[in-house]
Amino acid sequence: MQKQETLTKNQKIILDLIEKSDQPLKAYSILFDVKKKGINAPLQVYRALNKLVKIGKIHKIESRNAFIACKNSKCQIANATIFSICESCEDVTEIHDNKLSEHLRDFKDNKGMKYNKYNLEFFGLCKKCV
Amino acid sequence: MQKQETLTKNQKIILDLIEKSDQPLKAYSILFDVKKKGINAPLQVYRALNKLVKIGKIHKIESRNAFIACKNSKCQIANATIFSICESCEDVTEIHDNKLSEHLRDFKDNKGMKYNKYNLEFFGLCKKCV
DNA sequence: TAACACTGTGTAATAATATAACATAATTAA
DNA sequence: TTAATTATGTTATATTATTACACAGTGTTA
Ligand SMILES: [Zn+2]
Ligand SMILES: [Zn+2]
Ligand SMILES: [Zn+2]
Ligand SMILES: [Zn+2]
Repeated sequence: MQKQETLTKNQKIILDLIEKSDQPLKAYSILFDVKKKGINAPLQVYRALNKLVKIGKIHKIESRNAFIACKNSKCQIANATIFSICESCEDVTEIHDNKLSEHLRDFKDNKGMKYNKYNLEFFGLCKKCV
Repeated sequence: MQKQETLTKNQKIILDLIEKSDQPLKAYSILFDVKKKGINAPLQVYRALNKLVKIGKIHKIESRNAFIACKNSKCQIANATIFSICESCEDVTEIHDNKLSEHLRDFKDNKGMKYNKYNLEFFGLCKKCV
């Protein structure tokens, strides 16, 4: 819980912005938005993003190269993320489904690999776009 | 089954290369390797990659921006991919696990979204790297 | 056969995403 | 209070991917 309190200025600015959006934001769109707050370079954005991902405050939507705030207290601990993505309107929602999460957490492959993280992205059409 | 026969020259060259590798290849490394075969520009590579992804001959490892040949006849039909990725040596393996696949295929969220595809990436340490 | 749609090609330019390298400052731990 | 760690600011550059345009092949269909 401590890491949450110790965010730096840049990290806070960028987390605030991402939390205000219910949809994923891209790094360079974040950069554009925070220029007025004194963040001038891509690297400043990426450094904050990487930190925020690391501590579980945001997630990267890998297939979209975009970042969304975490809405699910559990996945911060489990390093487990599940998203649904509408391929028409690009709406992204974080899913929490205990049964599915457990199934994934308990998954063992036949190679003896030790997992500490997973990311699942479902694609389809949302209700509006069907 | 027909689309498999009708690959074009560029598509064949690039699929051959990817199939010869048991690990994911990146687009610009592919470009480098196929220059001697007359493929000169990134776009030629990306066009072939996109087509090969579309017909299920290869998959994109989203978290790595890399492409690997499909080893699993079923996922071509199901648009369903599961990979394990070692975060130390970057070894990537396509997983086929019927129970897990069924569970994912049958998953219904509470928003009435209609899924036609999913991608799951497990991260951890392989046996060698533990 | 001609018109058309569709898919692919080749090339050049450029956009979008992300990191390296360096000097410095702030924070924490011993 | 030294040392280690983490973050900053800046410039430059690397990596990944697409736009735009002119044209060629293939298959339909009128
Ligand atoms: Zn989350
Ligand atoms: Zn939608
Ligand atoms: Zn496959
Ligand atoms: Zn490994």
